[in-house]
Amino acid sequence: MTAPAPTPPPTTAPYLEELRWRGMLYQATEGAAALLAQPTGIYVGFDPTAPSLHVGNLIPIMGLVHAQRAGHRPVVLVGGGTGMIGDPGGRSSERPLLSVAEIDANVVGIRSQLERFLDFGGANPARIVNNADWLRELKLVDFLRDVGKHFSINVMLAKDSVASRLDGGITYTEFSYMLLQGYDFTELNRRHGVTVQLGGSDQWGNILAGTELLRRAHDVDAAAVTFPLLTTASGKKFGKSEGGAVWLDAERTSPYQFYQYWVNADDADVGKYLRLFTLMTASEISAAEITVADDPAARAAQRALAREVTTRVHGAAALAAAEQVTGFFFGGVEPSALNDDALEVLAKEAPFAAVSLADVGEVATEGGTPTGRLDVYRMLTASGLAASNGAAKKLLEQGAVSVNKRKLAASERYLDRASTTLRGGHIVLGKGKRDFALIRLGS
RNA sequence: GGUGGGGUACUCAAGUGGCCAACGAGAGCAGACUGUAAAUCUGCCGGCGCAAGCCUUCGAAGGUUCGAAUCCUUCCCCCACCA
Repeated sequence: MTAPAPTPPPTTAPYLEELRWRGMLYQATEGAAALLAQPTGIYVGFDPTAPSLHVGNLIPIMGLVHAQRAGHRPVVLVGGGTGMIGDPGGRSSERPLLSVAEIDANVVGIRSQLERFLDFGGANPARIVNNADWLRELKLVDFLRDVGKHFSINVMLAKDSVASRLDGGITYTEFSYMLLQGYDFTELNRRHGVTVQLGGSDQWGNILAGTELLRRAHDVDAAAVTFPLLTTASGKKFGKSEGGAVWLDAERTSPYQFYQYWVNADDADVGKYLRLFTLMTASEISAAEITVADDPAARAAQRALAREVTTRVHGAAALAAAEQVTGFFFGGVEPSALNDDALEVLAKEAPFAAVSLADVGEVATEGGTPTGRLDVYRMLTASGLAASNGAAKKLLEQGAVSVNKRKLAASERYLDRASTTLRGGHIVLGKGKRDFALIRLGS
């Protein structure tokens, strides 16, 4: 669903120009350019519902990165006070308000990730603030008088975010969300001199609620700038891999998996991604796009993308490891040639399972002694490549399973242990063309 | 509170006593082709099992029946209009 982008207003601010050529500018209020002509405070809100950000958060993050590079002061707002505004239609229960401790822990995690992108020191330092600091203090009557008084129900009902929900129903809580977000904006303005809010294009209405409130209640000029919603060329959800989100936290998504996510970007998307997620210049990106057209099989642009983003998020050492693992899985390296160091890296980066022989060995014995054979099904489930024996069976039948990079025939459910294990009891298990796991066999 | 309409697997959505583990679509997984891409074609897509088959599932709990997602009762939740 590619919504037609409203033509962004002409700008004089370098920051907006940067966003524009990178394809990050969807729309901006008329006064945005004037406000951004001077250094100012710019904020983006994140939900601290998890202790880690994911790649879907990268666009707003990069929006702040560019802001800081342009001399503005980035402010990250975590919605500790608004965290519960979810879908009350869920069958089991309403989403509970996160506890203070959980939010604080999540904020710590998010902050450490943002430090890879933003400078929290220097002349125009980034800040991270929690709206719980003021929302928790808020008195309802005061809120209605000071904030609610400035909002017209008629206007609120006309906002897309509300109008689209009127059919399916919307609770008062969710309806009120834009007031809280507007109030956040006024607090950030008061506390940190923020005059511009960034957000996804779906946030336009909510952001305007804030600029309106600032103008009416405080006679302050403020602006909204939104990013386009990101879709992939093939219509898949951006930022999803193997059913799950791609996280910035190495514990949740290993640097290798993170790297792989970018390497697998569609040809049709890679130029867009380079503009959005790297600091490469326009001419560098143009050059990379030419390589896609000339020699797509080399995936040079995808590799450059993966290298840039992985380095920023995980650092140079992690990138080197990710590339090493990639080289093994997708290059011509013979599994038997692996040395201990390489196995160590594999164990760390690839999905790894340390299992006991009893976990994957064949249960049946012949004449009282174990047969010493390995059960492929159980290796697949133990390593997490298959969710169940049934799934493992189907994979094997479809010819999707490989061991030490050798594709197994459907009949090869049981393997000889001695000839299968590499040094140190390792086995490289593969599912499909690009999904691998390393097993280390205990006794 | 009243009246009417609903709650089906990851999502949307058929099904209204046996042919239902439940049509179809999307998503997902795999195979072929390629380039770790897209598109296309093919297979899979609740769990266990080599298999025959067994087990669990259609908001929840009971009940009717040889047999229930389908009928009855109670309860919970959602929507529309009315109050």
